[in-house]
Amino acid sequence: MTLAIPRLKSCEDCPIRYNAVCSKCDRDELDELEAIKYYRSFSAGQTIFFAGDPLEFVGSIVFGVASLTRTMPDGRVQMVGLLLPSDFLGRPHRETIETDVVAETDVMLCCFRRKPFEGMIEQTPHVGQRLLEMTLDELDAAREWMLVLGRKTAREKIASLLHMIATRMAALEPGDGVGANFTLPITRETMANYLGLTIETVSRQMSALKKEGLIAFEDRRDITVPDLDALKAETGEED
Amino acid sequence: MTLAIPRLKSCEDCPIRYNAVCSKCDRDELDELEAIKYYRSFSAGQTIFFAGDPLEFVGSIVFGVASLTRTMPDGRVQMVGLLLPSDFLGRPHRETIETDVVAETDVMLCCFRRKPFEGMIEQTPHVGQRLLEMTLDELDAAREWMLVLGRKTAREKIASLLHMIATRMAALEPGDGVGANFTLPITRETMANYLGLTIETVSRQMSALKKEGLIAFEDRRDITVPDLDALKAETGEED
DNA sequence: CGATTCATTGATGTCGGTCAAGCTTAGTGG
DNA sequence: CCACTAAGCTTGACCGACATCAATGAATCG
Repeated sequence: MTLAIPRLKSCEDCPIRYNAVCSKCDRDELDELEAIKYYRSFSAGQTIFFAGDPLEFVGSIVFGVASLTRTMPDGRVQMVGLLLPSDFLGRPHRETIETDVVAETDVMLCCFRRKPFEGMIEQTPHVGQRLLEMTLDELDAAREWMLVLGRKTAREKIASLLHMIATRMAALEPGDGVGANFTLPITRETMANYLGLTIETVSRQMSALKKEGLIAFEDRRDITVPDLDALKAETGEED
Repeated sequence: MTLAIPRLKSCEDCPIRYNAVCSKCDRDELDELEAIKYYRSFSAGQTIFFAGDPLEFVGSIVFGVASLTRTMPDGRVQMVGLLLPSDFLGRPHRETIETDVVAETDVMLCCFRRKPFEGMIEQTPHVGQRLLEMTLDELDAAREWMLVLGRKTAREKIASLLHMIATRMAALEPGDGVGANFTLPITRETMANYLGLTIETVSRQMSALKKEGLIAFEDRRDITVPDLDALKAETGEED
Protein backbone atom coordinates (compact mmCIF):
# COMPACT_ATOMS: atom_id res chain seq x y z
CA MET A 1 0.00 0.00 0.00
CA THR A 2 1.24 3.43 -0.87
CA LEU A 3 0.52 6.40 1.26
CA ALA A 4 -0.13 9.88 0.02
CA ILE A 5 1.98 12.11 2.21
CA PRO A 6 0.62 15.61 2.06
CA ARG A 7 3.44 18.02 1.50
CA LEU A 8 3.41 20.22 4.54
CA LYS A 9 5.42 23.23 3.50
CA SER A 10 5.89 24.46 7.02
CA CYS A 11 4.57 24.02 10.53
CA GLU A 12 2.10 26.85 9.93
CA ASP A 13 0.19 24.58 7.52
CA CYS A 14 0.18 21.67 9.93
CA PRO A 15 -3.24 20.38 10.99
CA ILE A 16 -2.08 19.86 14.56
CA ARG A 17 -0.15 23.10 14.86
CA TYR A 18 -2.29 24.35 17.73
CA ASN A 19 -2.81 21.12 19.64
CA ALA A 20 0.43 19.19 19.58
CA VAL A 21 3.55 19.45 21.68
CA CYS A 22 4.55 22.48 19.63
CA SER A 23 1.34 24.40 20.23
CA LYS A 24 2.77 26.92 22.68
CA CYS A 25 5.88 27.60 20.67
CA ASP A 26 6.52 31.04 19.27
CA ARG A 27 8.09 31.70 15.87
CA ASP A 28 11.68 31.23 17.04
CA GLU A 29 11.02 28.07 18.94
CA LEU A 30 9.15 26.67 15.98
CA ASP A 31 12.16 27.32 13.78
CA GLU A 32 14.30 25.31 16.13
CA LEU A 33 11.82 22.43 16.10
CA GLU A 34 11.46 22.66 12.36
CA ALA A 35 15.19 22.17 11.99
CA ILE A 36 15.13 18.77 13.67
CA LYS A 37 11.79 17.43 12.49
CA TYR A 38 11.04 14.92 9.76
CA TYR A 39 7.93 13.06 8.64
CA ARG A 40 7.38 9.34 8.58
CA SER A 41 4.39 7.37 7.41
CA PHE A 42 3.17 3.94 8.39
CA SER A 43 0.40 1.96 6.82
CA ALA A 44 -2.37 0.34 8.80
CA GLY A 45 -1.15 -2.70 10.70
CA GLN A 46 2.51 -1.75 10.71
CA THR A 47 4.38 -1.80 13.98
CA ILE A 48 6.03 1.53 14.70
CA PHE A 49 7.98 0.29 17.73
CA PHE A 50 8.36 -3.11 19.34
CA ALA A 51 8.47 -3.27 23.14
CA GLY A 52 12.11 -3.17 24.15
CA ASP A 53 13.27 -1.29 21.05
CA PRO A 54 15.71 1.57 21.51
CA LEU A 55 13.67 4.73 21.41
CA GLU A 56 15.32 6.65 18.63
CA PHE A 57 12.65 9.24 18.00
CA VAL A 58 9.64 10.81 19.61
CA GLY A 59 6.95 12.79 17.84
CA SER A 60 3.37 13.70 17.19
CA ILE A 61 0.57 11.90 15.39
CA VAL A 62 -0.29 14.20 12.46
CA PHE A 63 -3.10 11.99 11.22
CA GLY A 64 -4.27 8.44 11.85
CA VAL A 65 -4.59 6.32 14.97
CA ALA A 66 -1.93 4.31 16.79
CA SER A 67 -2.19 2.01 19.79
CA LEU A 68 0.10 1.18 22.67
CA THR A 69 -0.09 -2.41 23.87
CA ARG A 70 1.58 -4.61 26.44
CA THR A 71 1.84 -8.34 25.95
CA MET A 72 2.30 -10.97 28.65
CA PRO A 73 4.69 -13.90 28.11
CA ASP A 74 1.74 -16.25 27.55
CA GLY A 75 0.26 -13.99 24.89
CA ARG A 76 -2.41 -12.08 26.77
CA VAL A 77 -2.56 -8.54 25.38
CA GLN A 78 -3.71 -5.31 26.95
CA MET A 79 -3.94 -2.04 25.13
CA VAL A 80 -2.74 0.78 27.36
CA GLY A 81 -3.16 3.80 25.15
CA LEU A 82 -4.82 5.04 22.00
CA LEU A 83 -3.08 7.87 20.18
CA LEU A 84 -5.14 10.21 18.01
CA PRO A 85 -3.95 13.16 15.94
CA SER A 86 -1.88 15.64 17.97
CA ASP A 87 -1.08 13.05 20.64
CA PHE A 88 2.55 12.62 21.55
CA LEU A 89 4.41 9.41 20.98
CA GLY A 90 7.46 8.39 22.96
CA ARG A 91 9.10 9.04 26.30
CA PRO A 92 11.88 11.58 26.67
CA HIS A 93 14.72 10.44 28.94
CA ARG A 94 14.17 6.77 28.38
CA GLU A 95 16.43 4.60 26.27
CA THR A 96 13.88 1.98 25.29
CA ILE A 97 10.14 1.84 24.86
CA GLU A 98 8.23 -0.71 26.91
CA THR A 99 5.07 -1.08 24.85
CA ASP A 100 4.38 -2.10 21.29
CA VAL A 101 3.21 0.81 19.17
CA VAL A 102 1.04 -0.18 16.20
CA ALA A 103 -0.51 1.89 13.44
CA GLU A 104 -4.21 1.01 13.58
CA THR A 105 -4.90 3.08 10.47
CA ASP A 106 -2.52 4.75 8.06
CA VAL A 107 -0.51 7.11 10.21
CA MET A 108 1.74 10.07 9.61
CA LEU A 109 4.16 11.10 12.31
CA CYS A 110 6.05 14.31 12.83
CA CYS A 111 9.25 12.94 14.34
CA PHE A 112 12.12 14.41 16.31
CA ARG A 113 15.24 12.46 17.12
CA ARG A 114 15.04 11.85 20.82
CA LYS A 115 18.34 13.32 21.97
CA PRO A 116 18.01 16.73 20.32
CA PHE A 117 14.40 16.86 21.45
CA GLU A 118 15.46 16.24 25.03
CA GLY A 119 17.77 19.18 24.66
CA MET A 120 14.89 21.32 23.53
CA ILE A 121 12.84 20.34 26.58
CA GLU A 122 15.60 21.78 28.73
CA GLN A 123 16.09 24.90 26.68
CA THR A 124 12.81 25.97 25.10
CA PRO A 125 10.38 26.27 27.99
CA HIS A 126 7.22 26.09 25.90
CA VAL A 127 7.99 22.62 24.66
CA GLY A 128 8.48 21.21 28.14
CA GLN A 129 5.46 23.03 29.50
CA ARG A 130 3.17 21.77 26.78
CA LEU A 131 4.53 18.25 27.12
CA LEU A 132 3.84 18.42 30.84
CA GLU A 133 0.25 19.47 30.21
CA MET A 134 -0.25 16.71 27.67
CA THR A 135 1.31 14.11 29.95
CA LEU A 136 -0.91 15.17 32.84
CA ASP A 137 -3.94 14.84 30.56
CA GLU A 138 -2.85 11.39 29.49
CA LEU A 139 -2.37 10.40 33.10
CA ASP A 140 -5.92 11.51 33.85
CA ALA A 141 -7.16 9.49 30.89
CA ALA A 142 -5.20 6.44 32.01
CA ARG A 143 -6.75 6.69 35.48
CA GLU A 144 -10.20 7.04 33.98
CA TRP A 145 -9.46 3.89 32.05
CA MET A 146 -8.40 2.05 35.21
CA LEU A 147 -11.96 2.54 36.46
CA VAL A 148 -13.30 1.10 33.22
CA LEU A 149 -11.02 -1.93 33.40
CA GLY A 150 -11.37 -2.59 37.10
CA ARG A 151 -15.02 -2.04 37.81
CA LYS A 152 -17.25 -1.88 34.75
CA THR A 153 -19.33 -4.63 33.20
CA ALA A 154 -18.75 -5.72 29.61
CA ARG A 155 -21.72 -3.63 28.47
CA GLU A 156 -20.50 -0.55 30.31
CA LYS A 157 -17.01 -1.03 28.90
CA ILE A 158 -18.28 -1.09 25.32
CA ALA A 159 -20.49 1.93 25.91
CA SER A 160 -17.54 3.78 27.49
CA LEU A 161 -15.23 3.05 24.58
CA LEU A 162 -17.77 4.03 21.95
CA HIS A 163 -18.65 7.19 23.84
CA MET A 164 -15.00 8.12 24.26
CA ILE A 165 -14.19 7.61 20.59
CA ALA A 166 -17.33 9.42 19.47
CA THR A 167 -16.49 12.34 21.72
CA ARG A 168 -12.85 12.57 20.71
CA MET A 169 -13.69 12.21 17.03
CA ALA A 170 -16.41 14.81 17.36
CA ALA A 171 -13.88 17.20 18.86
CA LEU A 172 -11.81 16.83 15.70
CA GLU A 173 -14.77 17.40 13.35
CA PRO A 174 -17.91 18.55 15.15
CA GLY A 175 -21.41 17.33 14.31
CA ASP A 176 -24.82 18.41 15.58
CA GLY A 177 -24.00 17.82 19.25
CA VAL A 178 -26.72 15.23 19.84
CA GLY A 179 -25.72 12.21 17.82
CA ALA A 180 -22.48 11.20 16.16
CA ASN A 181 -21.18 9.29 13.17
CA PHE A 182 -17.71 7.89 13.03
CA THR A 183 -15.59 5.17 11.56
CA LEU A 184 -14.22 2.87 14.22
CA PRO A 185 -10.47 3.07 13.77
CA ILE A 186 -9.97 -0.34 15.37
CA THR A 187 -11.02 -3.96 14.91
CA ARG A 188 -13.10 -5.97 17.37
CA GLU A 189 -9.91 -7.62 18.53
CA THR A 190 -8.32 -4.26 19.30
CA MET A 191 -11.46 -3.19 21.12
CA ALA A 192 -11.27 -6.40 23.16
CA ASN A 193 -7.64 -5.74 23.96
CA TYR A 194 -8.45 -2.23 25.06
CA LEU A 195 -11.33 -3.31 27.27
CA GLY A 196 -9.88 -6.44 28.82
CA LEU A 197 -12.50 -8.63 27.14
CA THR A 198 -12.60 -11.35 24.49
CA ILE A 199 -13.66 -10.56 20.96
CA GLU A 200 -16.76 -12.75 21.38
CA THR A 201 -17.95 -10.66 24.31
CA VAL A 202 -17.28 -7.47 22.37
CA SER A 203 -19.30 -8.81 19.47
CA ARG A 204 -22.21 -9.88 21.66
CA GLN A 205 -22.40 -6.54 23.44
CA MET A 206 -22.18 -4.63 20.17
CA SER A 207 -25.08 -6.72 18.88
CA ALA A 208 -27.06 -6.06 22.05
CA LEU A 209 -26.52 -2.29 21.86
CA LYS A 210 -27.48 -2.40 18.20
CA LYS A 211 -30.66 -4.37 18.87
CA GLU A 212 -31.62 -1.83 21.51
CA GLY A 213 -31.10 1.05 19.11
CA LEU A 214 -28.33 2.69 21.11
CA ILE A 215 -25.99 2.35 18.17
CA ALA A 216 -26.45 1.45 14.51
CA PHE A 217 -24.08 -0.03 11.95
CA GLU A 218 -24.19 -1.99 8.74
CA ASP A 219 -20.60 -2.75 7.89
CA ARG A 220 -19.20 -3.09 11.45
CA ARG A 221 -16.94 -0.10 11.14
CA ASP A 222 -19.16 2.89 10.39
CA ILE A 223 -20.96 3.52 13.62
CA THR A 224 -23.91 5.82 14.17
CA VAL A 225 -24.81 6.94 17.65
CA PRO A 226 -28.26 8.54 17.44
CA ASP A 227 -28.13 9.88 20.99
CA LEU A 228 -24.82 10.39 22.76
CA ASP A 229 -26.52 11.01 26.12
CA ALA A 230 -28.42 7.73 25.88
CA LEU A 231 -25.12 5.97 25.22
CA LYS A 232 -23.49 7.81 28.11
CA ALA A 233 -26.22 6.51 30.39
CA GLU A 234 -25.00 2.99 29.63
CA THR A 235 -21.45 3.71 30.76
CA GLY A 236 -22.43 3.52 34.43
CA GLU A 237 -21.08 7.00 35.10
CA GLU A 238 -24.36 8.86 35.08
CA ASP A 239 -26.31 9.56 38.28
CA MET B 1 -5.14 11.00 67.36
CA THR B 2 -2.24 13.39 67.57
CA LEU B 3 0.57 13.36 65.12
CA ALA B 4 4.17 14.02 65.89
CA ILE B 5 5.28 16.43 63.20
CA PRO B 6 9.01 16.32 62.94
CA ARG B 7 10.37 19.80 62.84
CA LEU B 8 12.11 20.05 59.53
CA LYS B 9 14.33 23.06 59.91
CA SER B 10 14.96 23.37 56.21
CA CYS B 11 14.65 21.49 52.97
CA GLU B 12 18.18 20.20 53.41
CA ASP B 13 16.97 18.02 56.29
CA CYS B 14 14.00 16.72 54.34
CA PRO B 15 13.86 12.95 53.83
CA ILE B 16 12.62 13.36 50.28
CA ARG B 17 14.96 16.18 49.30
CA TYR B 18 16.55 14.18 46.51
CA ASN B 19 13.51 12.36 45.16
CA ALA B 20 10.61 14.77 45.18
CA VAL B 21 9.58 17.47 42.75
CA CYS B 22 12.29 19.70 44.25
CA SER B 23 15.09 17.23 43.69
CA LYS B 24 16.72 19.02 40.78
CA CYS B 25 16.51 22.45 42.35
CA ASP B 26 19.63 24.34 43.16
CA ARG B 27 20.08 26.50 46.24
CA ASP B 28 18.31 29.57 44.80
CA GLU B 29 15.36 27.63 43.45
CA LEU B 30 15.02 25.85 46.76
CA ASP B 31 14.84 29.19 48.53
CA GLU B 32 11.97 30.20 46.30
CA LEU B 33 10.13 26.97 46.98
CA GLU B 34 10.85 27.22 50.68
CA ALA B 35 9.16 30.61 50.72
CA ILE B 36 5.82 29.21 49.58
CA LYS B 37 5.82 25.82 51.26
CA TYR B 38 4.03 24.71 54.40
CA TYR B 39 3.45 21.38 56.09
CA ARG B 40 0.15 19.66 56.75
CA SER B 41 -0.55 16.39 58.49
CA PHE B 42 -3.44 14.00 58.13
CA SER B 43 -4.19 11.00 60.26
CA ALA B 44 -4.97 7.57 58.83
CA GLY B 45 -8.41 7.46 57.28
CA GLN B 46 -8.77 11.21 56.76
CA THR B 47 -9.78 12.46 53.35
CA ILE B 48 -7.31 14.98 51.99
CA PHE B 49 -9.45 15.96 48.98
CA PHE B 50 -12.92 14.97 47.85
CA ALA B 51 -13.51 14.49 44.13
CA GLY B 52 -14.75 17.79 42.75
CA ASP B 53 -13.07 19.93 45.42
CA PRO B 54 -11.27 23.03 44.27
CA LEU B 55 -7.60 22.18 44.13
CA GLU B 56 -6.07 24.76 46.43
CA PHE B 57 -2.70 23.19 46.95
CA VAL B 58 -0.38 20.65 45.45
CA GLY B 59 2.56 19.05 47.16
CA SER B 60 4.73 16.08 48.04
CA ILE B 61 4.18 13.15 50.36
CA VAL B 62 6.91 13.50 52.99
CA PHE B 63 5.93 10.34 54.82
CA GLY B 64 2.95 8.02 54.83
CA VAL B 65 0.76 6.59 52.11
CA ALA B 66 -2.21 8.15 50.34
CA SER B 67 -4.57 6.73 47.76
CA LEU B 68 -6.43 8.19 44.80
CA THR B 69 -9.84 6.67 44.16
CA ARG B 70 -12.75 7.14 41.78
CA THR B 71 -16.27 6.21 42.77
CA MET B 72 -19.16 5.38 40.45
CA PRO B 73 -22.66 6.71 41.16
CA ASP B 74 -23.79 3.28 42.36
CA GLY B 75 -20.89 3.02 44.81
CA ARG B 76 -18.39 0.90 42.94
CA VAL B 77 -14.89 2.12 43.82
CA GLN B 78 -11.63 1.87 41.92
CA MET B 79 -8.30 3.00 43.25
CA VAL B 80 -6.31 4.72 40.53
CA GLY B 81 -3.12 5.65 42.31
CA LEU B 82 -1.07 4.94 45.40
CA LEU B 83 1.17 7.75 46.60
CA LEU B 84 4.27 6.89 48.59
CA PRO B 85 6.85 9.26 50.09
CA SER B 86 8.25 11.71 47.52
CA ASP B 87 5.27 11.22 45.18
CA PHE B 88 3.55 14.34 43.97
CA LEU B 89 -0.05 15.13 44.84
CA GLY B 90 -2.24 17.36 42.71
CA ARG B 91 -2.54 18.62 39.17
CA PRO B 92 -1.12 21.98 38.15
CA HIS B 93 -3.38 23.95 35.79
CA ARG B 94 -6.59 22.32 36.91
CA GLU B 95 -9.16 24.02 39.08
CA THR B 96 -10.64 20.93 40.70
CA ILE B 97 -9.47 17.45 41.54
CA GLU B 98 -11.42 14.54 40.07
CA THR B 99 -10.47 11.77 42.48
CA ASP B 100 -10.82 11.32 46.20
CA VAL B 101 -7.49 11.46 47.98
CA VAL B 102 -7.37 9.54 51.25
CA ALA B 103 -4.62 9.17 53.83
CA GLU B 104 -4.17 5.41 54.20
CA THR B 105 -1.69 5.89 57.02
CA ASP B 106 -0.71 8.99 58.91
CA VAL B 107 0.59 11.31 56.26
CA MET B 108 2.66 14.47 56.19
CA LEU B 109 2.54 16.67 53.14
CA CYS B 110 4.83 19.41 51.98
CA CYS B 111 2.30 21.75 50.37
CA PHE B 112 2.50 24.61 47.91
CA ARG B 113 -0.47 26.77 47.09
CA ARG B 114 -1.34 25.85 43.55
CA LYS B 115 -1.22 29.25 41.87
CA PRO B 116 2.25 30.29 43.05
CA PHE B 117 3.48 26.78 42.28
CA GLU B 118 2.18 27.07 38.73
CA GLY B 119 4.17 30.26 38.45
CA MET B 120 7.27 28.42 39.54
CA ILE B 121 6.76 25.75 36.90
CA GLU B 122 6.94 28.49 34.29
CA GLN B 123 9.90 30.26 35.80
CA THR B 124 12.17 27.76 37.51
CA PRO B 125 12.99 25.18 34.88
CA HIS B 126 14.12 22.46 37.25
CA VAL B 127 10.72 22.23 38.92
CA GLY B 128 8.87 21.73 35.66
CA GLN B 129 11.47 19.32 34.35
CA ARG B 130 11.36 17.16 37.44
CA LEU B 131 7.58 17.23 37.48
CA LEU B 132 7.56 16.10 33.86
CA GLU B 133 9.85 13.18 34.71
CA MET B 134 7.68 12.19 37.65
CA THR B 135 4.48 12.48 35.63
CA LEU B 136 5.93 10.34 32.85
CA ASP B 137 6.91 7.73 35.44
CA GLU B 138 3.41 7.79 36.88
CA LEU B 139 1.96 7.38 33.43
CA ASP B 140 4.15 4.33 32.90
CA ALA B 141 2.98 2.95 36.24
CA ALA B 142 -0.67 3.62 35.37
CA ARG B 143 -0.25 1.75 32.09
CA GLU B 144 1.43 -1.13 33.85
CA TRP B 145 -1.58 -1.20 36.13
CA MET B 146 -3.98 -1.27 33.21
CA LEU B 147 -2.43 -4.62 32.25
CA VAL B 148 -2.99 -5.87 35.80
CA LEU B 149 -6.62 -4.76 35.82
CA GLY B 150 -7.49 -5.85 32.33
CA ARG B 151 -5.80 -9.18 31.91
CA LYS B 152 -4.55 -10.73 35.12
CA THR B 153 -6.23 -13.36 37.27
CA ALA B 154 -7.06 -12.65 40.90
CA ARG B 155 -3.99 -14.56 42.03
CA GLU B 156 -1.73 -12.68 39.64
CA LYS B 157 -3.24 -9.38 40.74
CA ILE B 158 -2.49 -10.07 44.41
CA ALA B 159 1.03 -11.21 43.61
CA SER B 160 1.56 -8.09 41.48
CA LEU B 161 0.39 -5.76 44.23
CA LEU B 162 2.48 -7.43 46.93
CA HIS B 163 5.52 -7.48 44.68
CA MET B 164 5.08 -3.82 43.78
CA ILE B 165 4.71 -2.72 47.38
CA ALA B 166 7.59 -4.90 48.53
CA THR B 167 9.80 -3.49 45.80
CA ARG B 168 8.89 0.13 46.40
CA MET B 169 9.21 -0.23 50.14
CA ALA B 170 12.55 -1.98 49.73
CA ALA B 171 13.75 0.94 47.64
CA LEU B 172 13.03 3.21 50.59
CA GLU B 173 14.81 0.98 53.12
CA PRO B 174 16.76 -1.82 51.50
CA GLY B 175 16.92 -5.37 52.86
CA ASP B 176 18.99 -8.38 51.78
CA GLY B 177 17.77 -8.32 48.20
CA VAL B 178 16.22 -11.80 48.27
CA GLY B 179 13.27 -11.56 50.57
CA ALA B 180 11.38 -8.64 52.03
CA ASN B 181 9.47 -7.63 55.13
CA PHE B 182 6.97 -4.84 55.12
CA THR B 183 3.86 -3.56 56.76
CA LEU B 184 0.95 -3.42 54.33
CA PRO B 185 -0.10 0.20 54.39
CA ILE B 186 -3.62 -0.65 53.27
CA THR B 187 -6.60 -2.75 54.36
CA ARG B 188 -8.02 -5.71 52.45
CA GLU B 189 -10.76 -3.44 51.23
CA THR B 190 -8.27 -0.97 49.81
CA MET B 191 -6.36 -3.82 48.18
CA ALA B 192 -9.63 -4.98 46.62
CA ASN B 193 -10.36 -1.49 45.35
CA TYR B 194 -6.92 -1.25 43.83
CA LEU B 195 -7.16 -4.62 42.12
CA GLY B 196 -10.75 -4.51 40.90
CA LEU B 197 -11.68 -7.43 43.15
CA THR B 198 -13.91 -8.02 46.16
CA ILE B 199 -12.48 -8.28 49.65
CA GLU B 200 -13.50 -11.94 49.82
CA THR B 201 -11.43 -12.78 46.77
CA VAL B 202 -8.47 -10.83 48.16
CA SER B 203 -8.74 -12.75 51.39
CA ARG B 204 -8.95 -16.11 49.66
CA GLN B 205 -5.96 -15.42 47.46
CA MET B 206 -3.91 -14.13 50.38
CA SER B 207 -4.73 -17.34 52.24
CA ALA B 208 -3.76 -19.42 49.22
CA LEU B 209 -0.41 -17.66 48.79
CA LYS B 210 0.21 -18.08 52.51
CA LYS B 211 -0.61 -21.79 52.45
CA GLU B 212 1.83 -22.23 49.59
CA GLY B 213 4.59 -20.44 51.48
CA LEU B 214 4.95 -17.61 48.98
CA ILE B 215 4.13 -15.12 51.69
CA ALA B 216 3.82 -15.33 55.47
CA PHE B 217 1.88 -13.23 57.95
CA GLU B 218 0.46 -13.53 61.42
CA ASP B 219 -1.41 -10.30 62.03
CA ARG B 220 -2.64 -9.58 58.45
CA ARG B 221 -0.56 -6.48 58.08
CA ASP B 222 3.07 -7.46 58.59
CA ILE B 223 3.96 -9.39 55.50
CA THR B 224 7.06 -11.47 54.93
CA VAL B 225 8.06 -12.43 51.42
CA PRO B 226 10.74 -15.10 51.73
CA ASP B 227 11.60 -15.01 48.02
CA LEU B 228 10.75 -12.03 45.87
CA ASP B 229 11.57 -13.89 42.66
CA ALA B 230 9.18 -16.69 43.56
CA LEU B 231 6.47 -14.10 44.14
CA LYS B 232 7.33 -12.40 40.86
CA ALA B 233 6.82 -15.70 39.09
CA GLU B 234 3.20 -15.63 40.24
CA THR B 235 2.52 -12.24 38.66
CA GLY B 236 2.31 -13.74 35.18
CA GLU B 237 5.01 -11.44 33.88
CA GLU B 238 7.90 -13.86 33.94
CA ASP B 239 8.90 -15.91 30.90
C1' DC C 1 -13.31 -18.56 -6.99
C1' DG C 2 -10.73 -20.42 -3.11
C1' DA C 3 -8.17 -18.44 0.72
C1' DT C 4 -7.84 -15.48 4.47
C1' DT C 5 -9.24 -12.34 7.82
C1' DC C 6 -12.73 -10.54 10.68
C1' DA C 7 -17.16 -10.89 12.89
C1' DT C 8 -21.27 -13.21 14.70
C1' DT C 9 -23.75 -16.61 17.30
C1' DG C 10 -24.50 -20.74 20.16
C1' DA C 11 -23.26 -24.28 23.81
C1' DT C 12 -20.77 -25.07 27.79
C1' DG C 13 -17.49 -24.15 31.60
C1' DT C 14 -15.23 -21.52 35.23
C1' DC C 15 -13.38 -17.73 37.89
C1' DG C 16 -14.61 -14.51 40.79
C1' DG C 17 -18.85 -12.26 42.80
C1' DT C 18 -22.68 -12.53 46.14
C1' DC C 19 -24.70 -13.92 50.27
C1' DA C 20 -24.06 -15.48 54.78
C1' DA C 21 -21.90 -17.01 59.05
C1' DG C 22 -18.29 -16.84 62.24
C1' DC C 23 -13.69 -15.31 63.84
C1' DT C 24 -10.00 -11.87 65.52
C1' DT C 25 -8.52 -7.69 67.20
C1' DA C 26 -8.87 -3.25 69.19
C1' DG C 27 -11.32 -0.01 71.69
C1' DT C 28 -14.74 1.43 75.38
C1' DG C 29 -16.86 1.56 79.59
C1' DG C 30 -18.58 -0.64 83.88
C1' DC D 1 -10.24 -6.97 84.74
C1' DC D 2 -13.77 -8.47 81.79
C1' DA D 3 -18.12 -7.72 79.00
C1' DC D 4 -19.64 -5.51 75.01
C1' DT D 5 -19.21 -3.56 70.52
C1' DA D 6 -17.58 -2.60 66.08
C1' DA D 7 -14.44 -3.00 62.39
C1' DG D 8 -11.82 -5.87 59.69
C1' DC D 9 -10.88 -10.46 58.05
C1' DT D 10 -11.69 -15.36 56.83
C1' DT D 11 -14.21 -19.20 55.06
C1' DG D 12 -18.02 -21.76 52.87
C1' DA D 13 -22.01 -22.44 49.62
C1' DC D 14 -23.95 -20.97 45.59
C1' DC D 15 -24.53 -18.30 41.33
C1' DG D 16 -23.84 -15.56 37.23
C1' DA D 17 -21.07 -12.85 33.91
C1' DC D 18 -17.76 -13.56 30.92
C1' DA D 19 -14.39 -16.95 28.83
C1' DT D 20 -13.72 -20.88 26.05
C1' DC D 21 -14.66 -23.88 22.39
C1' DA D 22 -16.80 -24.43 18.08
C1' DA D 23 -19.35 -23.61 13.89
C1' DT D 24 -20.86 -20.43 10.48
C1' DG D 25 -21.24 -16.06 7.92
C1' DA D 26 -19.50 -11.84 5.58
C1' DA D 27 -15.95 -9.11 3.40
C1' DT D 28 -11.52 -8.62 1.04
C1' DC D 29 -7.92 -10.04 -2.02
C1' DG D 30 -4.95 -12.43 -5.14
